[in-house]
Amino acid sequence: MHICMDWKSINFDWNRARAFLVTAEEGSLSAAARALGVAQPTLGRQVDAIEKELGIILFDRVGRNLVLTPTGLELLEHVRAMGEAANRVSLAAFGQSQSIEGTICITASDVHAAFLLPPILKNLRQQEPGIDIEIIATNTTSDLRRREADIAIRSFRPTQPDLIARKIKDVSARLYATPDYLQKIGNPTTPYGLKDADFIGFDHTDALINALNTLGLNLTQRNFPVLSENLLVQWEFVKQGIGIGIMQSDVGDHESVVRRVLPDLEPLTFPVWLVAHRELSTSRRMRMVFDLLAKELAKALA
Amino acid sequence: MHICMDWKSINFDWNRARAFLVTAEEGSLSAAARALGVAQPTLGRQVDAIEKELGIILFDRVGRNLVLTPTGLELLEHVRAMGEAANRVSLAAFGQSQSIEGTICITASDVHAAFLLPPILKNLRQQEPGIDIEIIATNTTSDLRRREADIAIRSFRPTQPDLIARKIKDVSARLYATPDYLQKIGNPTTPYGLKDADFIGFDHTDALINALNTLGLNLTQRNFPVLSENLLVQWEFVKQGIGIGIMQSDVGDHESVVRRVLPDLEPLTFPVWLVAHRELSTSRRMRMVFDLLAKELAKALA
DNA sequence: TCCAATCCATGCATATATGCATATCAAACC
DNA sequence: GGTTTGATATGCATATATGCATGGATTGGA
Repeated sequence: MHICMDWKSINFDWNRARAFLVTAEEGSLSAAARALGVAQPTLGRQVDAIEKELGIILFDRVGRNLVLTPTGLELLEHVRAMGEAANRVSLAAFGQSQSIEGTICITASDVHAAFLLPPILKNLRQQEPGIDIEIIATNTTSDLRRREADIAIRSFRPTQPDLIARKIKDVSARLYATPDYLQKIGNPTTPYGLKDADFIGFDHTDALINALNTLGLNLTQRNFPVLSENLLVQWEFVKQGIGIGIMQSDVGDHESVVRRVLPDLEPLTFPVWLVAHRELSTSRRMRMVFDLLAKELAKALA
Repeated sequence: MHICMDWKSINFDWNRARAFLVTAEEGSLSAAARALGVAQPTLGRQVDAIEKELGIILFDRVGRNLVLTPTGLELLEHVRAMGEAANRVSLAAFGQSQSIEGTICITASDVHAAFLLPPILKNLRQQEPGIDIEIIATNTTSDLRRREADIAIRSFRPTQPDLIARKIKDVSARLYATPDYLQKIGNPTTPYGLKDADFIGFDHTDALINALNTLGLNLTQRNFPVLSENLLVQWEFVKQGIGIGIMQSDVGDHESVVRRVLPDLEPLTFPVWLVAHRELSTSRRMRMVFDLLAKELAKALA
C-alpha cells in the first residue's frame, strides 16, 4: 500500500449516489422514495445535494418529472456498478450472518403459496418463532441474485451457476372442470370432444397449448377465451363453471366441486425445485429454512 | 424493468460501507479518519453501525487495534468493488463538470515541482484566479486512475489506455559536483578517473548505475554511499560538496556553485510526458490547465 | 518498571438530515 | 375549462450524526 493512499476521490456522500441510482432507475423521486422506504423530500434533497457536491446536473426538471441529462446518463453507468457491488455486499453479509433471528423472503407461484406453504409455514413458525417470513406470491420469476427473495420455489431448473438448487420431486397436473360445465359440453370422453371447449389460459403464448396438444388434444388460441396470469383466479373461474383449467393433481383431486376432465388422459408433469443463492448457503437461518422447506415440501408432495 | 424492482438489498447505509472500506485499507480507525477528513469517533461509530446493521462482526478488537475477521475479509472484497465504482463515479463527474472554478491536483517529481512549475503556476494563477492548484511533489508514481492526482508530469510514457499523454520534449541530465569536490578527487577528465568517486544515489536498484555505465563509466554500488529518494535533498548534498549527483542540464548549468563533471560526456536523456485521465479530458477546467501546462512546459524546457 | 505514544471508546453540545404536512405545478380526463 | 391525479418543492419540529474533549487501554522502548 502507498504511504498515504488517497481517498479524496471516493469522499463524496455514497448515500446520495444511491439516491441518484434508485431515482434514475425508478424514474421519479416518489417511486424511488417508495422503493427505498424513505420520504420523497429526503430523496429529492439528496439528489440536489449530489448535484451540488459533484458540480453537475443529473436531471432536467421538465414538467412534473425528471429526465436524465447526458451527464446523468454517463454517471448512471458507474453508479449502477456501485449498486451491483453493494448488492454483493448485502448478499455476502447475509450469508455470513450466523444469527438465527431475522427475516427470510420466499417466492413461489401463487398456487404453491396458497396450497402448499400454509401448513409448512405453520410448522416453521412453531419451530423457529424468531424467524419472520415474507412470501412473494408471483408467477414472474424473481431475481435471486438481486436478492428480491432469499429462497424460490420454481418449476424449472435454474441455470445460473451462483444459485444452489435442489429438486424436490416431479408433480403432475391435470385438467379440471365442474360437472355442470362438463355436462354443458356433452360430457366428453375423448380429446376430440374438447375441440370447442373453453379453457382458462395463462397468457397469449402457445406454451400451454403445445403442451396439451402433445397429450393428444387439438387446441388453438380460440379455445382460450379467458386469460389470467393469476392461477388462483383461474382456479376460481374453473370452480365456478366458466371452463376447463389446469391444476396440480393433488390440489384438483381434493377440490370437491370439480372433477377431472378425461380422467385417463396422461397428466402433465413438471418438477419442483428449491433454489437459493450460493452466498446465502452459509447463513444459519437460511439453511434452517431451506432444509425445512425441502423436507416438508417432499412430504407434502408425496 | 420489473414492475416493482426490489432495492432492499442495497438499502443499507453506503457511507458506513465506505467507512469500513477505508478503515480496513488503512488499518486503523484513526488513520482512516485522517484519510477521510472526519473525526475518529465518527468512523468508529459508523463501523459499529454497519456491523449491527448487517448483523456481522467485521473487526476483532484485539489490543489497541482492529484486525479483520474472516467475515470482514470476505466483505472487504465486495466493498472494494464499490469503492472502485465510486472512484469511477468521481472521475466521470469531474470530467462532466464544466465549471472553471475548483481545484486541480498536479503531481510531478520534486525537481520539476521545485524548478519548473513555479513560473508556470504564477502564470496560471494570474490567468485563472478561480482555479486552485495542489501540487504533489513525489518520486513515486501516483495512480491517476484512482485520481490521486488530476495531471501528472512523468518521465516515461504511460501504458494504460485510459490515460491521455502528450510528450513535451526530451530533456538531458548531466553529472554535477562542486569544484572543491572535483579537486579533492583529482579533477578527473576521463571516466576512469571517477572509479572511486562518491555519487549521490536514488535507491538500491541498479537502474541509474546501468544507465551511467552505458555512457562509458564503470560504477558499482560502492560508488553510491549516499542515497535519498528526494532529488532536492540529493541536489543539496551535491551543492555542499558531498559527492557527484545527476541533474537536469538546464537546472545544473544555472547553478553557480557546481559545474559539470566530464563536460564532454554525452548526457542522459529522458522524455517529459504530460498525463491525465481520459475521463477528465472533457472538463473545461482540466483542459485549460492541461493545455497551459503543455505550452509553458515546452517553452520552459526549450 | 515507568513513560510516552498511539489507539479505541464515551459524554455532551452542536450541526445535519429526515419526516410530516402542505404548497405548487403540470398533464390527463371528463 | 374545471377537476383529478401524480409529480416536485418548502417550512418546521424532531431525530440522527458529527466533532471535540476526555478517559481508558495496550504496546514499545528507555
